[in-house]
Amino acid sequence: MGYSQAQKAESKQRVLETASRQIRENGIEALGVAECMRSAGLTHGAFYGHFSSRDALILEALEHAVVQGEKRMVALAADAKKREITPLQSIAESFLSDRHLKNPGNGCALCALAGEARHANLEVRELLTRYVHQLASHIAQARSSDHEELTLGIVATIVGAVTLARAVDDDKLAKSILAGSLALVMAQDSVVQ
Amino acid sequence: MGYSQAQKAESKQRVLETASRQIRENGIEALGVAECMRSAGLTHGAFYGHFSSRDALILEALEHAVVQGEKRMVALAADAKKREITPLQSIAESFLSDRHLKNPGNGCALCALAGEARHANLEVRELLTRYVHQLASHIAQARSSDHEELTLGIVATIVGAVTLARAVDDDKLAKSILAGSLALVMAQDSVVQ
DNA sequence: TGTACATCAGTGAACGCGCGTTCACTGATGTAC
DNA sequence: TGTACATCAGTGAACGCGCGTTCACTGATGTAC
Repeated sequence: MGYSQAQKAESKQRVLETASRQIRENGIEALGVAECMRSAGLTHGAFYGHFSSRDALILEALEHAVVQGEKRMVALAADAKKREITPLQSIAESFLSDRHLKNPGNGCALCALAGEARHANLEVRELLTRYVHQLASHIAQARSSDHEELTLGIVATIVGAVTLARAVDDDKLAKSILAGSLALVMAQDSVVQ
Repeated sequence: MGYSQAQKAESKQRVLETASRQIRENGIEALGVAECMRSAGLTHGAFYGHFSSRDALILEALEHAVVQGEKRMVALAADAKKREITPLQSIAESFLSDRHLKNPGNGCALCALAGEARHANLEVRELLTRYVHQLASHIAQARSSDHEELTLGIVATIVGAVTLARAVDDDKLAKSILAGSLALVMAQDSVVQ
Protein backbone atom coordinates (compact mmCIF):
# COMPACT_ATOMS: atom_id res chain seq x y z
CA MET A 1 0.00 0.00 0.00
CA GLY A 2 1.41 3.38 -0.97
CA TYR A 3 0.66 6.60 0.85
CA SER A 4 -0.60 6.70 4.35
CA GLN A 5 -4.30 6.10 4.91
CA ALA A 6 -4.08 8.11 8.10
CA GLN A 7 -2.98 11.09 6.04
CA LYS A 8 -6.03 10.79 3.81
CA ALA A 9 -8.33 10.54 6.82
CA GLU A 10 -6.72 13.68 8.20
CA SER A 11 -7.37 15.52 4.95
CA LYS A 12 -11.00 14.45 4.98
CA GLN A 13 -11.39 15.54 8.58
CA ARG A 14 -9.92 18.92 7.67
CA VAL A 15 -12.37 19.29 4.78
CA LEU A 16 -15.26 18.29 7.04
CA GLU A 17 -14.35 20.81 9.71
CA THR A 18 -13.91 23.55 7.14
CA ALA A 19 -17.26 22.75 5.54
CA SER A 20 -19.02 22.51 8.87
CA ARG A 21 -17.80 25.98 9.78
CA GLN A 22 -18.44 27.52 6.37
CA ILE A 23 -21.96 26.11 6.19
CA ARG A 24 -22.87 27.67 9.52
CA GLU A 25 -21.16 30.91 8.60
CA ASN A 26 -22.45 31.41 5.07
CA GLY A 27 -25.31 28.97 4.66
CA ILE A 28 -25.66 25.63 2.92
CA GLU A 29 -26.27 27.09 -0.53
CA ALA A 30 -23.18 29.24 -0.36
CA LEU A 31 -20.87 26.30 0.25
CA GLY A 32 -18.64 25.90 -2.81
CA VAL A 33 -16.64 22.75 -3.38
CA ALA A 34 -13.62 24.61 -4.71
CA GLU A 35 -13.62 27.28 -2.00
CA CYS A 36 -14.05 24.67 0.72
CA MET A 37 -11.19 22.54 -0.58
CA ARG A 38 -8.97 25.59 -0.94
CA SER A 39 -9.66 26.55 2.69
CA ALA A 40 -8.72 23.02 3.70
CA GLY A 41 -5.44 23.38 1.81
CA LEU A 42 -6.32 21.19 -1.16
CA THR A 43 -7.38 21.64 -4.77
CA HIS A 44 -10.95 21.02 -5.85
CA GLY A 45 -10.02 18.00 -7.95
CA ALA A 46 -9.23 15.96 -4.85
CA PHE A 47 -12.76 16.42 -3.57
CA TYR A 48 -14.34 13.35 -5.13
CA GLY A 49 -11.72 11.12 -3.59
CA HIS A 50 -13.31 11.96 -0.24
CA PHE A 51 -16.99 12.56 -0.95
CA SER A 52 -19.40 11.24 -3.55
CA SER A 53 -21.02 14.64 -4.09
CA ARG A 54 -21.44 18.11 -2.67
CA ASP A 55 -24.67 16.99 -0.99
CA ALA A 56 -22.83 14.15 0.73
CA LEU A 57 -20.28 16.60 2.13
CA ILE A 58 -23.04 18.87 3.37
CA LEU A 59 -24.73 16.04 5.21
CA GLU A 60 -21.52 14.81 6.83
CA ALA A 61 -20.50 18.34 7.75
CA LEU A 62 -23.86 18.93 9.38
CA GLU A 63 -23.62 15.70 11.31
CA HIS A 64 -20.25 16.93 12.53
CA ALA A 65 -21.82 20.18 13.70
CA VAL A 66 -24.66 18.39 15.43
CA VAL A 67 -22.30 16.12 17.37
CA GLN A 68 -20.26 19.16 18.36
CA GLY A 69 -23.46 20.89 19.51
CA GLU A 70 -24.48 17.90 21.55
CA LYS A 71 -21.15 17.96 23.39
CA ARG A 72 -21.53 21.63 24.13
CA MET A 73 -24.99 21.13 25.63
CA VAL A 74 -23.63 18.51 28.00
CA ALA A 75 -20.74 20.78 28.95
CA LEU A 76 -23.11 23.68 29.62
CA ALA A 77 -25.28 21.59 31.93
CA ALA A 78 -22.18 20.46 33.82
CA ASP A 79 -20.93 24.03 33.99
CA ALA A 80 -24.17 25.14 35.63
CA LYS A 81 -23.36 23.15 38.78
CA LYS A 82 -19.98 24.81 39.21
CA ARG A 83 -21.39 28.28 38.69
CA GLU A 84 -24.36 27.58 40.96
CA ILE A 85 -26.95 28.63 38.41
CA THR A 86 -29.78 26.59 36.92
CA PRO A 87 -28.92 24.46 33.88
CA LEU A 88 -31.46 26.40 31.82
CA GLN A 89 -29.77 29.66 32.65
CA SER A 90 -26.41 28.23 31.65
CA ILE A 91 -27.79 27.05 28.30
CA ALA A 92 -29.85 30.16 27.57
CA GLU A 93 -27.05 32.56 28.48
CA SER A 94 -24.61 30.73 26.24
CA PHE A 95 -26.97 30.55 23.25
CA LEU A 96 -28.07 34.14 23.67
CA SER A 97 -24.59 35.54 24.19
CA ASP A 98 -22.77 38.15 22.16
CA ARG A 99 -20.08 35.56 21.51
CA HIS A 100 -22.54 33.14 19.91
CA LEU A 101 -24.14 35.97 17.94
CA LYS A 102 -20.83 36.86 16.33
CA ASN A 103 -19.50 33.34 15.76
CA PRO A 104 -22.07 31.38 13.79
CA GLY A 105 -19.34 29.26 12.25
CA ASN A 106 -18.56 27.69 15.58
CA GLY A 107 -22.06 27.87 17.02
CA CYS A 108 -25.35 26.03 17.04
CA ALA A 109 -26.19 24.54 13.64
CA LEU A 110 -29.92 25.02 14.14
CA CYS A 111 -29.56 28.70 14.97
CA ALA A 112 -27.45 29.10 11.85
CA LEU A 113 -29.59 27.07 9.47
CA ALA A 114 -33.19 27.06 10.71
CA GLY A 115 -34.21 29.54 8.02
CA GLU A 116 -32.55 27.66 5.21
CA ALA A 117 -33.71 24.20 6.30
CA ARG A 118 -37.09 24.67 4.65
CA HIS A 119 -35.39 24.85 1.24
CA ALA A 120 -32.93 22.03 1.84
CA ASN A 121 -33.27 18.43 0.76
CA LEU A 122 -35.02 15.77 2.80
CA GLU A 123 -31.91 14.38 4.48
CA VAL A 124 -30.84 17.79 5.74
CA ARG A 125 -34.32 18.51 7.07
CA GLU A 126 -34.46 15.17 8.84
CA LEU A 127 -31.09 15.78 10.44
CA LEU A 128 -32.10 19.21 11.68
CA THR A 129 -35.44 17.88 12.90
CA ARG A 130 -33.57 15.36 15.02
CA TYR A 131 -31.47 18.23 16.31
CA VAL A 132 -34.61 20.12 17.36
CA HIS A 133 -35.68 17.11 19.42
CA GLN A 134 -32.21 16.89 20.89
CA LEU A 135 -32.16 20.54 21.87
CA ALA A 136 -35.66 20.31 23.30
CA SER A 137 -34.83 17.30 25.42
CA HIS A 138 -31.75 18.99 26.85
CA ILE A 139 -33.77 22.08 27.68
CA ALA A 140 -36.57 20.00 29.15
CA GLN A 141 -34.05 18.36 31.47
CA ALA A 142 -32.67 21.75 32.38
CA ARG A 143 -36.05 23.17 33.25
CA SER A 144 -37.99 23.10 36.50
CA SER A 145 -41.20 22.15 34.73
CA ASP A 146 -41.55 19.65 31.92
CA HIS A 147 -44.45 21.06 29.92
CA GLU A 148 -43.41 19.70 26.52
CA GLU A 149 -44.94 22.39 24.31
CA LEU A 150 -43.62 25.26 26.41
CA THR A 151 -40.18 23.70 26.08
CA LEU A 152 -40.57 23.86 22.31
CA GLY A 153 -41.62 27.47 22.76
CA ILE A 154 -38.35 28.14 24.53
CA VAL A 155 -36.41 26.46 21.72
CA ALA A 156 -38.28 28.66 19.25
CA THR A 157 -37.46 31.76 21.26
CA ILE A 158 -33.76 30.93 21.43
CA VAL A 159 -33.44 29.99 17.75
CA GLY A 160 -35.56 32.97 16.72
CA ALA A 161 -33.56 35.37 18.86
CA VAL A 162 -30.20 34.29 17.45
CA THR A 163 -31.55 34.24 13.90
CA LEU A 164 -33.12 37.70 14.22
CA ALA A 165 -30.19 39.23 16.07
CA ARG A 166 -27.87 38.06 13.31
CA ALA A 167 -30.26 39.25 10.63
CA VAL A 168 -30.61 42.87 11.68
CA ASP A 169 -28.20 45.53 10.61
CA ASP A 170 -27.93 47.19 14.01
CA ASP A 171 -25.77 45.93 16.83
CA LYS A 172 -27.73 47.60 19.58
CA LEU A 173 -31.00 46.16 18.35
CA ALA A 174 -29.35 42.74 18.10
CA LYS A 175 -28.26 42.90 21.73
CA SER A 176 -31.73 44.00 22.84
CA ILE A 177 -33.25 41.05 21.03
CA LEU A 178 -30.91 38.67 22.83
CA ALA A 179 -31.46 40.32 26.22
CA GLY A 180 -35.24 40.41 25.83
CA SER A 181 -35.35 36.79 24.77
CA LEU A 182 -33.19 35.72 27.67
CA ALA A 183 -35.48 37.58 30.06
CA LEU A 184 -38.51 35.98 28.43
CA VAL A 185 -37.08 32.49 28.71
CA MET A 186 -36.01 32.86 32.34
CA ALA A 187 -39.31 34.50 33.32
CA GLN A 188 -41.19 31.64 31.76
CA ASP A 189 -39.21 29.12 33.77
CA SER A 190 -39.52 30.83 37.13
CA VAL A 191 -43.26 31.36 36.71
CA VAL A 192 -44.16 27.79 35.99
CA GLN A 193 -42.01 26.58 38.89
CA MET B 1 -46.91 57.73 -27.70
CA GLY B 2 -47.45 54.13 -28.73
CA TYR B 3 -48.57 51.34 -26.44
CA SER B 4 -50.38 51.97 -23.25
CA GLN B 5 -48.28 52.96 -20.26
CA ALA B 6 -50.97 51.56 -18.00
CA GLN B 7 -50.44 48.17 -19.58
CA LYS B 8 -46.73 48.29 -18.82
CA ALA B 9 -47.41 49.29 -15.23
CA GLU B 10 -49.77 46.36 -14.93
CA SER B 11 -47.09 44.00 -16.18
CA LYS B 12 -44.59 45.36 -13.69
CA GLN B 13 -47.08 45.01 -10.89
CA ARG B 14 -47.68 41.41 -11.89
CA VAL B 15 -43.94 40.70 -11.87
CA LEU B 16 -43.59 42.36 -8.49
CA GLU B 17 -46.38 40.34 -6.94
CA THR B 18 -45.01 37.14 -8.40
CA ALA B 19 -41.52 37.91 -7.12
CA SER B 20 -42.79 38.94 -3.71
CA ARG B 21 -44.57 35.60 -3.35
CA GLN B 22 -41.74 33.51 -4.78
CA ILE B 23 -39.14 35.16 -2.57
CA ARG B 24 -41.13 34.36 0.55
CA GLU B 25 -41.86 30.85 -0.68
CA ASN B 26 -38.43 29.79 -1.93
CA GLY B 27 -36.02 32.34 -0.54
CA ILE B 28 -34.21 35.30 -2.05
CA GLU B 29 -31.38 33.28 -3.54
CA ALA B 30 -33.77 30.94 -5.30
CA LEU B 31 -35.50 33.73 -7.18
CA GLY B 32 -34.69 33.33 -10.87
CA VAL B 33 -35.34 36.14 -13.32
CA ALA B 34 -36.53 33.80 -16.07
CA GLU B 35 -38.77 31.72 -13.80
CA CYS B 36 -40.26 34.82 -12.24
CA MET B 37 -41.04 36.40 -15.61
CA ARG B 38 -42.53 33.15 -16.88
CA SER B 39 -44.81 32.98 -13.84
CA ALA B 40 -45.89 36.53 -14.57
CA GLY B 41 -46.73 35.55 -18.15
CA LEU B 42 -43.75 37.20 -19.83
CA THR B 43 -40.42 36.15 -21.30
CA HIS B 44 -37.19 36.87 -19.49
CA GLY B 45 -36.00 39.34 -22.10
CA ALA B 46 -38.63 41.85 -21.05
CA PHE B 47 -37.25 41.95 -17.53
CA TYR B 48 -34.79 44.79 -17.97
CA GLY B 49 -37.48 47.02 -19.33
CA HIS B 50 -38.96 47.00 -15.84
CA PHE B 51 -36.03 46.60 -13.46
CA SER B 52 -32.39 47.61 -13.61
CA SER B 53 -31.21 44.31 -12.11
CA ARG B 54 -32.27 41.21 -10.21
CA ASP B 55 -31.27 42.91 -6.96
CA ALA B 56 -33.50 45.87 -7.77
CA LEU B 57 -36.45 43.52 -8.28
CA ILE B 58 -35.73 41.77 -4.99
CA LEU B 59 -35.72 45.05 -3.10
CA GLU B 60 -38.95 46.29 -4.68
CA ALA B 61 -40.61 42.92 -4.15
CA LEU B 62 -39.60 42.95 -0.49
CA GLU B 63 -40.92 46.45 -0.05
CA HIS B 64 -44.19 45.20 -1.53
CA ALA B 65 -44.28 42.36 1.02
CA VAL B 66 -43.50 44.71 3.90
CA VAL B 67 -46.31 47.09 2.96
CA GLN B 68 -48.67 44.14 2.68
CA GLY B 69 -47.53 42.93 6.12
CA GLU B 70 -48.10 46.35 7.61
CA LYS B 71 -51.68 46.36 6.34
CA ARG B 72 -52.31 42.93 7.81
CA MET B 73 -51.05 44.03 11.22
CA VAL B 74 -53.48 46.92 11.26
CA ALA B 75 -56.32 44.64 10.16
CA LEU B 76 -55.49 42.14 12.90
CA ALA B 77 -55.56 44.81 15.59
CA ALA B 78 -58.93 46.01 14.31
CA ASP B 79 -60.18 42.46 14.17
CA ALA B 80 -59.33 41.96 17.84
CA LYS B 81 -62.02 44.43 18.89
CA LYS B 82 -64.73 42.62 16.99
CA ARG B 83 -63.72 39.24 18.36
CA GLU B 84 -63.36 40.62 21.89
CA ILE B 85 -59.84 39.33 22.36
CA THR B 86 -56.66 41.28 23.11
CA PRO B 87 -54.81 42.70 20.10
CA LEU B 88 -51.76 40.62 21.02
CA GLN B 89 -53.80 37.45 20.94
CA SER B 90 -55.16 38.38 17.52
CA ILE B 91 -51.67 38.99 16.15
CA ALA B 92 -50.03 36.00 17.81
CA GLU B 93 -52.77 33.58 16.79
CA SER B 94 -52.59 34.72 13.20
CA PHE B 95 -48.79 34.54 12.98
CA LEU B 96 -48.66 31.19 14.75
CA SER B 97 -51.52 29.62 12.79
CA ASP B 98 -51.43 26.52 10.64
CA ARG B 99 -52.53 28.70 7.74
CA HIS B 100 -49.50 30.97 8.06
CA LEU B 101 -47.23 27.95 8.51
CA LYS B 102 -48.30 26.50 5.19
CA ASN B 103 -48.47 29.71 3.16
CA PRO B 104 -45.13 31.46 3.41
CA GLY B 105 -45.64 32.99 -0.02
CA ASN B 106 -48.49 35.10 1.27
CA GLY B 107 -47.23 35.51 4.82
CA CYS B 108 -44.87 37.61 6.90
CA ALA B 109 -41.67 38.48 5.05
CA LEU B 110 -39.61 38.44 8.22
CA CYS B 111 -40.77 34.96 9.20
CA ALA B 112 -39.91 33.79 5.70
CA LEU B 113 -36.54 35.52 5.36
CA ALA B 114 -35.06 36.07 8.81
CA GLY B 115 -32.61 33.21 8.31
CA GLU B 116 -31.48 34.38 4.91
CA ALA B 117 -31.20 38.05 5.81
CA ARG B 118 -27.76 37.57 7.32
CA HIS B 119 -26.40 36.60 3.91
CA ALA B 120 -28.25 39.23 1.93
CA ASN B 121 -26.90 42.59 0.80
CA LEU B 122 -27.03 45.72 2.90
CA GLU B 123 -30.22 47.14 1.41
CA VAL B 124 -32.16 43.97 2.09
CA ARG B 125 -30.88 43.81 5.65
CA GLU B 126 -31.80 47.44 6.26
CA LEU B 127 -35.29 46.85 4.91
CA LEU B 128 -35.84 43.83 7.13
CA THR B 129 -34.38 45.65 10.12
CA ARG B 130 -36.97 48.36 9.63
CA TYR B 131 -39.57 45.61 9.44
CA VAL B 132 -38.42 44.26 12.81
CA HIS B 133 -38.98 47.68 14.36
CA GLN B 134 -42.37 47.88 12.70
CA LEU B 135 -43.44 44.49 13.99
CA ALA B 136 -42.13 45.28 17.45
CA SER B 137 -43.98 48.58 17.62
CA HIS B 138 -47.25 46.94 16.60
CA ILE B 139 -46.78 44.25 19.21
CA ALA B 140 -45.83 46.81 21.84
CA GLN B 141 -49.08 48.65 21.15
CA ALA B 142 -50.97 45.39 21.37
CA ARG B 143 -49.49 44.45 24.71
CA SER B 144 -50.56 45.30 28.23
CA SER B 145 -47.03 46.17 29.27
CA ASP B 146 -44.51 48.11 27.24
CA HIS B 147 -41.22 46.61 28.37
CA GLU B 148 -39.28 47.17 25.15
CA GLU B 149 -36.86 44.26 25.38
CA LEU B 150 -39.54 41.75 26.31
CA THR B 151 -41.46 42.91 23.26
CA LEU B 152 -38.43 42.06 21.15
CA GLY B 153 -38.37 38.70 22.90
CA ILE B 154 -41.92 38.11 21.75
CA VAL B 155 -40.99 39.06 18.20
CA ALA B 156 -38.11 36.58 18.39
CA THR B 157 -40.41 33.87 19.69
CA ILE B 158 -42.94 34.39 16.90
CA VAL B 159 -40.36 34.58 14.12
CA GLY B 160 -38.44 31.65 15.57
CA ALA B 161 -41.56 29.54 15.94
CA VAL B 162 -42.66 30.04 12.35
CA THR B 163 -39.13 29.51 11.04
CA LEU B 164 -38.62 26.34 13.07
CA ALA B 165 -42.08 24.94 12.40
CA ARG B 166 -41.49 25.35 8.68
CA ALA B 167 -38.00 23.88 8.94
CA VAL B 168 -38.85 20.58 10.58
CA ASP B 169 -39.92 17.56 8.62
CA ASP B 170 -42.75 16.56 10.94
CA ASP B 171 -46.16 18.15 10.90
CA LYS B 172 -47.04 17.21 14.44
CA LEU B 173 -43.82 18.68 15.81
CA ALA B 174 -44.44 21.82 13.77
CA LYS B 175 -47.87 22.27 15.33
CA SER B 176 -46.47 21.71 18.81
CA ILE B 177 -43.85 24.38 18.20
CA LEU B 178 -46.55 26.85 17.18
CA ALA B 179 -48.82 25.92 20.08
CA GLY B 180 -46.03 26.09 22.65
CA SER B 181 -44.85 29.44 21.35
CA LEU B 182 -48.35 30.87 21.42
CA ALA B 183 -48.74 29.70 25.02
CA LEU B 184 -45.39 31.21 25.90
CA VAL B 185 -46.23 34.56 24.34
CA MET B 186 -49.65 34.79 25.97
CA ALA B 187 -48.34 33.67 29.36
CA GLN B 188 -45.66 36.34 29.18
CA ASP B 189 -48.23 39.01 28.53
CA SER B 190 -50.65 38.00 31.26
CA VAL B 191 -47.89 37.72 33.85
CA VAL B 192 -46.44 41.16 33.40
CA GLN B 193 -49.90 42.71 33.46
C1' DT C 1 21.13 -1.77 2.10
C1' DG C 2 19.68 -0.55 -2.39
C1' DT C 3 16.85 -0.51 -6.53
C1' DA C 4 12.62 -1.20 -9.29
C1' DC C 5 7.91 -1.13 -9.00
C1' DA C 6 2.87 -0.56 -7.56
C1' DT C 7 -0.36 2.26 -5.22
C1' DC C 8 -3.07 6.12 -4.70
C1' DA C 9 -3.87 11.06 -2.65
C1' DG C 10 -3.73 14.97 -4.87
C1' DT C 11 -3.36 18.18 -9.22
C1' DG C 12 -5.23 21.09 -12.65
C1' DA C 13 -7.42 21.45 -17.07
C1' DA C 14 -11.75 20.77 -19.21
C1' DC C 15 -16.78 19.94 -19.63
C1' DG C 16 -21.65 20.99 -19.12
C1' DC C 17 -25.21 23.37 -17.25
C1' DG C 18 -27.87 27.16 -15.20
C1' DC C 19 -28.56 31.79 -14.83
C1' DG C 20 -28.09 36.95 -15.02
C1' DT C 21 -27.63 40.09 -18.57
C1' DT C 22 -27.56 42.06 -23.37
C1' DC C 23 -29.34 43.13 -27.77
C1' DA C 24 -31.26 43.12 -32.44
C1' DC C 25 -35.72 42.45 -33.83
C1' DT C 26 -41.11 42.17 -33.88
C1' DG C 27 -45.58 43.73 -33.96
C1' DA C 28 -49.37 46.02 -31.70
C1' DT C 29 -50.81 50.62 -30.50
C1' DG C 30 -51.69 55.28 -31.08
C1' DT C 31 -50.66 59.72 -33.74
C1' DA C 32 -50.20 62.82 -37.82
C1' DC C 33 -52.05 64.34 -41.84
C1' DT D 1 -62.35 58.14 -42.42
C1' DG D 2 -58.18 56.10 -44.04
C1' DT D 3 -53.21 55.49 -44.60
C1' DA D 4 -48.31 55.96 -43.35
C1' DC D 5 -45.41 56.33 -39.66
C1' DA D 6 -43.20 56.46 -34.89
C1' DT D 7 -43.03 54.43 -30.45
C1' DC D 8 -41.96 50.98 -27.36
C1' DA D 9 -43.40 46.60 -24.54
C1' DG D 10 -42.21 42.33 -25.32
C1' DT D 11 -39.52 38.32 -27.81
C1' DG D 12 -35.95 35.00 -28.10
C1' DA D 13 -31.25 34.03 -29.25
C1' DA D 14 -26.72 34.65 -27.55
C1' DC D 15 -22.98 35.82 -24.25
C1' DG D 16 -20.21 35.28 -20.13
C1' DC D 17 -19.41 33.63 -15.82
C1' DG D 18 -19.48 30.53 -11.82
C1' DC D 19 -19.69 26.12 -10.19
C1' DG D 20 -20.31 20.99 -9.68
C1' DT D 21 -18.24 17.22 -11.72
C1' DT D 22 -14.90 14.37 -14.51
C1' DC D 23 -10.54 12.64 -15.82
C1' DA D 24 -5.82 11.93 -17.40
C1' DC D 25 -1.76 12.72 -15.12
C1' DT D 26 1.90 13.43 -11.22
C1' DG D 27 4.82 12.29 -7.66
C1' DA D 28 5.47 10.81 -2.95
C1' DT D 29 5.16 6.68 -0.22
C1' DG D 30 5.82 2.07 0.96
C1' DT D 31 6.77 -2.85 -0.62
C1' DA D 32 9.26 -6.72 -2.96
C1' DC D 33 13.33 -8.81 -3.86
